[in-house]
Order: sequence, then C-alpha cells, then structure tokens
Amino acid sequence: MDPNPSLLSSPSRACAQPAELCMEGRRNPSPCEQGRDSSFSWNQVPNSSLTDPDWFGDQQVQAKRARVETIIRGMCLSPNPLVLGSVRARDSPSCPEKARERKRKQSLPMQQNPPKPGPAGTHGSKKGGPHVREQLHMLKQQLRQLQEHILQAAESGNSAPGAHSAKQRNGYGRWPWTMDSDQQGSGGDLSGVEKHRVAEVEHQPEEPRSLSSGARALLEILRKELTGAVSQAVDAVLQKVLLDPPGHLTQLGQSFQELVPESRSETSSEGGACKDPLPLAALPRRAQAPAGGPLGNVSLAKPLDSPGYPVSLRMISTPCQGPTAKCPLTVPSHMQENQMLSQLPGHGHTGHWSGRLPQDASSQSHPPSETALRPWGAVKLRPSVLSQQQHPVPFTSTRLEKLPFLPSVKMEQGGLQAGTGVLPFASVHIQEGLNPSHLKKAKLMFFFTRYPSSNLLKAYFPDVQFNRCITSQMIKWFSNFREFYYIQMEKFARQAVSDGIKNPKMLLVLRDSELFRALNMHYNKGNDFEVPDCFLEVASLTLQEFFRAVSAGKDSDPSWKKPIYKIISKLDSDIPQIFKSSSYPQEPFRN
DNA sequence: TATACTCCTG
DNA sequence: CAGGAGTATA
Repeated sequence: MDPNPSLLSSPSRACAQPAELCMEGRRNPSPCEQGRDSSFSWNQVPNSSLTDPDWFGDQQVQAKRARVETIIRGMCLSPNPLVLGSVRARDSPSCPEKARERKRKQSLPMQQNPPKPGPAGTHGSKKGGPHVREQLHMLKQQLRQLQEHILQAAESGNSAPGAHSAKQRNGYGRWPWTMDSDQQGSGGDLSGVEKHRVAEVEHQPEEPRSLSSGARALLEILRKELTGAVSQAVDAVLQKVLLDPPGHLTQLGQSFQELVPESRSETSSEGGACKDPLPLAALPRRAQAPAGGPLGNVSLAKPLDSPGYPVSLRMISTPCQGPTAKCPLTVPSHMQENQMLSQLPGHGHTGHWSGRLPQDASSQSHPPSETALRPWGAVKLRPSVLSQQQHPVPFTSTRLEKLPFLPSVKMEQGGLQAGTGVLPFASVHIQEGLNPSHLKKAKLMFFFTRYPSSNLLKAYFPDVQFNRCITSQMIKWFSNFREFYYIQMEKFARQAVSDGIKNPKMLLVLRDSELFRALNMHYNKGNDFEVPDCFLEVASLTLQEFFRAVSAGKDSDPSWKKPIYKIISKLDSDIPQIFKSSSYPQEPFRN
C-alpha cells in the first residue's frame, strides 16, 4: 500500500539506452527555415514596425516600400559570393541552403582580424563587395526618392501625426544603429563598414528648411521609420553577406551546432538528410538527454516498483567513465573546435553566465499535484519553489535557448573589432592553478558525476594544466563534495528513521525539500544553475539507501557505508558537453 | 609504490 | 576546503 507518488510512476520506458536517447535527439527535425528563423529572429521585429503604418496610409509610400522590400528580398536571395568564396571546402552541401549557412558560420573565426577601416566595400574585398555595394547604392537611391515623395506628401497634408507614433519608433532601440546618429554612437554592434553605410543612408536627405512644425514632425517620423527600416534591412543583408559579426549572440547557438556536425559526420546515419543548420531549439534537448534523460524517471521509477532496485539501477545507470563515449552525438571529435565553442557562452557578459534558469528542469512533466505526494516530513513543501515548478522547462534547453537572446548591447563597439582577441581563436588560457570558477564548475559537475575520473576532469577542464598536484586537488574537491553529500544523506535518513518512516520509497528528494536546499546551497550557491533531475533521482536513491541501512541497523558496522558508496558510484550521469567549455560557466569575473 | 578513497581535523 | 592519517587497490 505504498502511496505511489506519481512523480515516480512516470516512464516505464525506463531502460531506455543512452544511445536511443541520443538518436532521438538527433532525429529532431530541423527544418532549415525554422532554424534560421530562430537564430535570426532578432532582426525581424523592425518589419513589424515597417508594416505598421497605422497613421499614414500613403499609397505612394506603400509602393515605395514595396519596392525597397523587393530589393532587399532580392539581396537576401541572391547567392553570396563573398562568403562562399572564403569557405573551407570540406563541407558536403547535402542541403545547399544549409551548407551555405554553415559555411558562413565556419568562416566566422576568420573574421577575427578587424578589417582596416576604409570605404564601404573594403571589407568585401573578393567578388562580393562591388555587388553588395551596388545593391546598397540602389537602396539609397530608393530611399532618396522615397523621401522626396514624403516631402511632397508632408507639404500637401498639414495634419501632424499623433505623438504616439513617434514613441513607437523607440522600438528601434533594439537596433541601436537604426537610431539617429547621435544615439548611434552608443554602441551599435555594427561593423565599421556597416556603420559607415548606415551613416551614408541617414545623412542623405536634404532636410527641407521651410516646413510647418507639423509637417516637420511628420517628416521626421517618416524619416526615422524609413531609415530605420532600410538600414535594418541593409544590416540584415550585410550580416548575412559579410559575416555574422564575431561575438554576436547568435553565435553561441550557431557555433554550438558547429560541434554537432562533427560528430554527426562520424557517427550518425539515422539522422537523415537535412540535419544541418540551427536547430537551436532542438540542440539543447539533445544535450540534455544524456544528462537528465537516462536516469530520469528510470531510477526512481524502478525502485518504487520493484524491491530490488539497486540492481536495476545499476543496469540503467551511466557510469561516468568515458562519458565521451556514451553519446557520440554530443561528442565533437576535435577538441579544438569544442574549445572554440567553449569560448562562446562567456561572451554574453551579463553577469550570469547562463542566465537564471527557469525552475523545473524536468522535461518530464511533473504532476502539478506534487504537493499531494509529498512523502515525508523531511521533504517539506516550499510553496515558493513549488509555484515555480508550474512551468517545467528542460534545463539545458532553456539554458541554451536563452543565450542567443542575451543582450546584444554588450557587443563591443564595432562588430568586427569586437571579435578581437575574444572569440574562438582566442586561445584557451591554460592555467597552472585552479581558481574559484573552476571550483564552481566542479560543484556544478557534481550534479552529474560524483565520482569523476581524472581523465574526465581533464576533459572538462581544458584550460587547466593538469599535473599531479592539480589533479589530486580536484579529486580532493570531489571527495569533499561527496563527504558533504553523504553527511547530509545520512543526517536526513536518520531523521526519517526517527520520524518513524517505514517505507524508504517515501523518501524523495524534491526541489522543495530541505535536503535539496542544503545540497543546492552547497553546490549551487547562487542558485543560478538548474539542478538536473538526474541529480534529484540519485539523491533520492542515496537517501533511501542510507535509510534502509540505518533502519536495518547496519550502521553498527564500521564500513556500513561502503555498499552505498558503491551503488552511488555507478549512478553518474553524463555531463553536458557545454561543460567542456573552458569558460563555462562564465562568471562575472573573468581574467 | 602510486593513486584514490574515506575519515577526521582545523 | 585543505591537510594528514589510514586504508584499499593495482
């Protein structure tokens, strides 16, 4: 008559092999369009303002706008010799559009060297420059014509526009470079070249001197909107054409995916044809699978259903040894590339390396009625936390999906220069010693692995120069982590015993339990990391093991903990690949 | 003997 | 969290 917590009763596809999970992740359809949309979604907003002529319905303007849009569209669609020319040839373009996308990304690191400031087009040296330039020129012409028309319209019609429309334009704040020139300096992430061009466009108009204030206002607003729209479009084009400015936010997502093709080319066959670009949404889940997936549900479900759970657990667990071999999909074959990626997350210098993660990490929907199954006193309900659990979000998913939206403001002035010395090719600084960020990272890793091998540690701390001393220090860290962990477990297990708990299955470590709080406080002090579900499951099992041992009086044996250690040592999960980044998590402090 | 683990202590 | 002692394993 166990109250069978629904939390545990979930999947009985329990024994899903890691491999299956990986494949599943890989199978995620990733339509080219969708992918691109997601990574470039930031440049779509202006369109909405463009297509929002709420107060001004001038046919002429509409027509002009249509023309401009047509041109822009044409530019977007036209092949991009600039980029294609400078691409490594090893890509097999099974999906042309995607291949191009990928090539563009790959060419990214090459943009590291800031271009010498010069006339527009300097940058696009090869063949593409003049072409783009022409297009831009046409655009400018169009703009000029447009403005003339507007001028006429303004002169004929006197009615001043409502003030609200002017305020609406502030929506451009997202694209600093589309604002007036005085605001521009504040740090748009346009390259020098782009800035130059935008400036050109913006300074085109010969402002009419003799206009009524109303007309002037109208004109001003129109001008803003038009220049904003045009320059935004130009920017969008240039971004695609010239480069994705290094350090741009989309880079994380893109570069992250750079990793995948590597392994994909080696191992994947079931992925199908078009598995390429930018499944920004899909990728994170993939990364998550090894972490939370395998153990998820399984380990907890089993014990509750069958008495012999330690055994079944062992079978389904994923030993930490060689996690790199576990899920080939997430394992880049080239460490260098991996490290290149690694640099990226750190560039969203927002103070928090990964942003605050939404609460519930479980990809498996937690029963809303979790309260009902709160099993035991030590696992107390915390309404505040519980309420946050209402919106379950896979943790890795949220983490990675969020990153692309980190404020772009942090881009250094001049997109191209921004990359100087910061990005991919900026070498991984090999450190002699361990610093606090290493410690923090190790603590977070503890959520996935309690018994990391020294090889694993070496793999996940690429910026650390390992020697005997460093290695044993880090191993000592984990030993200390375990110590605290087991002490807590024992403490709460004993409390449960003294509370009269009979059934170990009642003991769950949930996110609102005291035990969890203690652990989280220790390993994740800032609470800026979403503790993976697999950790909760392992913790629950540990607690149960301790409980059973204590309640069976085994603790009289001096080495009564050893069997527990042995069990727990087999419950390590794979650590998300992102942890291999030398700069993950990127802390506010950086050297 | 070297390495890694636990336990204890500061 | 680090250091040291004691122990286990290879």
